[in-house]
Amino acid sequence: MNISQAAKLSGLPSETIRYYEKIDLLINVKRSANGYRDYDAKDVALLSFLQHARTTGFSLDECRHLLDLYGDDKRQSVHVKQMVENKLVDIEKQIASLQSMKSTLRNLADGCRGDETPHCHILDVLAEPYSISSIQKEKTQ
Amino acid sequence: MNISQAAKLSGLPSETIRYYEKIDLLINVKRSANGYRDYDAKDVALLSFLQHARTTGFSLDECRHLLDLYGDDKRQSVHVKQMVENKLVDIEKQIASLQSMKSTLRNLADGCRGDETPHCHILDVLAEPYSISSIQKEKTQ
DNA sequence: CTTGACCTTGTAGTGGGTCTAAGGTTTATG
DNA sequence: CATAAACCTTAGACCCACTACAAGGTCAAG
Repeated sequence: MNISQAAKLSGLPSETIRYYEKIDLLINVKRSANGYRDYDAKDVALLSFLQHARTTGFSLDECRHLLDLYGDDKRQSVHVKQMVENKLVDIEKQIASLQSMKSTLRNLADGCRGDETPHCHILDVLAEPYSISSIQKEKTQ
Repeated sequence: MNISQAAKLSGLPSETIRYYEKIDLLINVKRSANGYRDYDAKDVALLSFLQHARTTGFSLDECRHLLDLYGDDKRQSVHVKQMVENKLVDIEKQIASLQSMKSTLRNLADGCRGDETPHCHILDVLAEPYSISSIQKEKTQ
């Protein structure tokens, strides 16, 4: 099957599939007589694997590692599970960081009347120095 | 004050401050006789502004827009507030996306025994095709 | 007078693609 | 059989938001 069919089946754009081959995430891709890339069901499984791993938050380097495990029949499932658990911790940190941004933004919005006048508490707060300790150092300017 | 002092006060690395100048996010930066950049309290306010806006999730283009509003004494605070409200929606979408990843990862991890054997449900699930509809198309290969 | 801590510039690299240009191939239609 | 549309190929530029590095200039302390 051609690349666009593999793209449909895997959920990855053709450009991304070519890119993955270029960075050696996919190797030994067959070619038809006309020079077109030729994919089979196993290739689609690998592509789907990458698509799923990427959309669940794994970096391309982590995907490389996961693919190694996928292709290794002597792997230990504990190693795969550990990667997933580590990624969970990572994702939870990202969520916490976004929730912190969210509450900051909520406070900013609530402190602004949002009318046609120029006075805006949001801008005042954003322009405040970095921290108390830095305000103290600022005096020595 | 030199760049490293401005960096300390604003919370931005010196390299980032130079970069912001290069992309015209900061303009009219003064220079001392020796050619060093020379910052005053107003500059530090702008830098702090950028630091805060960035850590609350605004892109550099959005920061540019916010700085325009900051420097416009005829602005309407409703425009600033609207940017913050839009960013809140954006952040909430990002949180939802991460929470979806998190639950997928949790399900994957829970479905894997995590022992020394090679059998691993995580890898099986990751290698599944993209969707039911694509599985049906796959038959036409 | 040298050492080390600053500062300057320009350039290249990062991750993970996305897009474009310039061409070759295949398929459908008239 | 011609031709147009829809594929495919490659190399290379571009995106964001930095970050690192090289090669050099400046400055304060000992």
